[in-house]
Amino acid sequence: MFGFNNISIDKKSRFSFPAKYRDAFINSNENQIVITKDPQYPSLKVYLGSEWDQISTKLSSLQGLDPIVRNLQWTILGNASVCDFEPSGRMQVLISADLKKYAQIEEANRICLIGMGNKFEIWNQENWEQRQTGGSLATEILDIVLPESIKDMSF
Amino acid sequence: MFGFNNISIDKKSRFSFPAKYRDAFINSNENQIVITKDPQYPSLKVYLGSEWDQISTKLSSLQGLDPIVRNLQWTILGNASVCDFEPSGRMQVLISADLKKYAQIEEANRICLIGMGNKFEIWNQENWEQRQTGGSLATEILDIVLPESIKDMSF
DNA sequence: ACAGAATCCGGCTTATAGACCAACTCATAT
DNA sequence: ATATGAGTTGGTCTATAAGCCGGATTCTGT
Repeated sequence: MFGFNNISIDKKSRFSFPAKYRDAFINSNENQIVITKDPQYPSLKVYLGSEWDQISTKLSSLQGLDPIVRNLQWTILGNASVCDFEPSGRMQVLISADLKKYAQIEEANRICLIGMGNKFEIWNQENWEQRQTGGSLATEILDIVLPESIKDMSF
Repeated sequence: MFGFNNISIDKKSRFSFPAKYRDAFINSNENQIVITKDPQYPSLKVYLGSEWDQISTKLSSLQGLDPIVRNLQWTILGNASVCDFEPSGRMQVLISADLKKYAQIEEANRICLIGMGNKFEIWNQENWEQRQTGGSLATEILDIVLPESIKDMSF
């Protein structure tokens, strides 16, 4: 579940997971994934079902009167899309128009899928390269001061 | 698992581990290695499977909203490539175009593989020599201020 | 100089990504 | 109620890339 992949999305905004991750999905009995917005950068996060259960449970239980927490709830929970996933099959995922817009991949026919161990990120190639070479993005959100309640969470 | 090796990479960007390390791999039941970017210098890191499990688990559990942590996650986890050894016992490793570029070995047909005990490093020969003689590299990243959460980690 | 081992090289095989197409569903309008 | 068309889903095919393997070449130690 690691590493960089440049993959295509078809006209219907579908992409398929690289086959090299298949065994990991099967071994961990994952049959759904969740795709949602990244709160920090114009990119998307893809969680395994089990990972998502933990994150969403924890995040939704937090005190929403804190504006930072509420923003995270909106962004992460409010845009999540659950997708049934058959690891023995083609492992295809649909990206909604709204998520494509957020990640600035409306016009693109290729995306970058980055394996981060327990999750994946989806980036527009230019944004990704700029970020990796130390450049900053117009839309990034810097210096979030995290409330104590989420210091131990990893999104 | 120590020492300096100057070895060749072929047209398909593969290299094979010096045979002198083979017994050590077999004895420790390692059947895969992971190759990824070094966060500090234009070079690559090669971890044994078991070592990688520890590092990646710890690193992916950290709070990704911290920009330094997220950069390390991107660099180390997001560029990792897992590689199984050949059934015949030969230990061949493919270096992706992206990793070659990062380590500045795009045009090279030889690399330096440095055994560091529990991991290896891969360098472009000129960079390695310059670094060993105290010279500085144009692209190195100095003085990372590490957050408390990763002070005890060794990459 | 020779023998054995390690390394390098390139062809062959297999698996996969990506594109194309067919079928089905659903919505709308007549 | 039926026909039309758009949107969605799933299947199949093919070029490409990854994995596997054997032989040629180079290296090392005696």
